[in-house]
Amino acid sequence: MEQRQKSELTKQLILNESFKLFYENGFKTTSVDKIMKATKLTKGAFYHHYKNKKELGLAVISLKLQKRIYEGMMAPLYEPGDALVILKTTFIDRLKSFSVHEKKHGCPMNNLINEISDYEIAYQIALKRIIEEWQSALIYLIDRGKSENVINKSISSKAVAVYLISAFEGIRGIRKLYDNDFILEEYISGLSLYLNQIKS
Amino acid sequence: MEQRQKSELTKQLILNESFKLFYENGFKTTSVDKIMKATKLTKGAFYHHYKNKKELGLAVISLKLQKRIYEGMMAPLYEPGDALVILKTTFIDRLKSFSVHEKKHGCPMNNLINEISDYEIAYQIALKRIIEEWQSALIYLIDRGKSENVINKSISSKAVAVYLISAFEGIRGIRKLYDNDFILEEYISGLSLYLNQIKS
DNA sequence: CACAAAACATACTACATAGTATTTTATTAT
DNA sequence: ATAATAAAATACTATGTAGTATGTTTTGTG
Repeated sequence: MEQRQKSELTKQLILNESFKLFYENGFKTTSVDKIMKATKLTKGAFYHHYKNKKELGLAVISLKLQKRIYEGMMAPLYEPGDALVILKTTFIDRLKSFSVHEKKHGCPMNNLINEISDYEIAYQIALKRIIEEWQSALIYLIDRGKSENVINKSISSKAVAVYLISAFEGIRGIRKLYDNDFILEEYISGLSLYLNQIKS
Repeated sequence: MEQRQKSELTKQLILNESFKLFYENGFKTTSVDKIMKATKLTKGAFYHHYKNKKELGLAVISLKLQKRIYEGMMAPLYEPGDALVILKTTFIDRLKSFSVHEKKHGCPMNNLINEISDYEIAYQIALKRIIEEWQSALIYLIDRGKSENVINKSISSKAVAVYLISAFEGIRGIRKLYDNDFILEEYISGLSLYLNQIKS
């Protein structure tokens, strides 16, 4: 195989296995050894492609995590249609689309925020970037809703965006404590109530 | 010193230092060695009082964590007064009362939920107990608000309780990414909006 | 006071960990 | 083809880890 292509492939393989293991078992307790066992390559390959575990962590955040949140939570916000309906369906549909595995392990971003964000500024910055991009996407949609007279102009778009994100990340954590979806139903009901009341 | 008293004191000392270290550095990366270095005792003392690290973890959750959440977030809900005002002040005042240290490290319960709840059922159960107690306290207050015609009778008390808890835990995590309180201000604004709309 | 038991200390084992040094194998350029 | 370089493997170091085994000291009891 061509060298550049091969190199890129290995980096991606490491990235994918890392993301999976970080998600399932946490960042700190996932060792480089475990990751490389999953890739069926060796430590030599790892340290050839990544400077250290921290660099890998940052790559996972800015490449894998960012993409995941973008596709699931941001892209739908830029679609055409009634802003309020989009808001509602994005949050609710996303939640309903999660597999058992994803419900059990929560939000990979929220897990990292709570596990490692307060012990390395670099992780903080990388994770913050995703949160702010998400916030912006929400604000864009809410503002559009206002200008189209679907959403109450007197509410603060940013406040609503922050509150929506907080509740979503919060419930993703809390759901980890259960092995059924009852708590998600309550969340959805609470969310609907909230959204009904920012109508114009 | 009397033996029983001495034993209880050491257990408490270990519990306090553990809580502090788990909170600051996470559960998995806090070793028994580090804890015992903090207590200025030795490993022998630890394994005399606790069977293993898991038992300690469970003790920290059901003793230290439960107490913290109860005092900060539940006890105020049982005070007399306008239910809606109590709801608002409890969430907002608590948030405003946090030290820089507590803002930096987030909610100790939420940290544990996201770090370890999906890798040991015992932790899951212990943490769930606290969440459900908190939920009950909120439902009690919201129901009281309804019966006193302060809160809209048509809303679901449980849904509101779940949504409030989710958003609170969520923002405690997100705040860890920042070194200022702007995001908290947005959260408070979003929360106020929410509470204004469950009025009767 | 003796001796039993609890509280704690010391010394250890076996294994996991991040990262390095060195070697082997595959790819590319001349 | 061969020399150079990239990709990956192997072998290693130094340190951290949970837990155990066995001591020593302190406290309680007949």
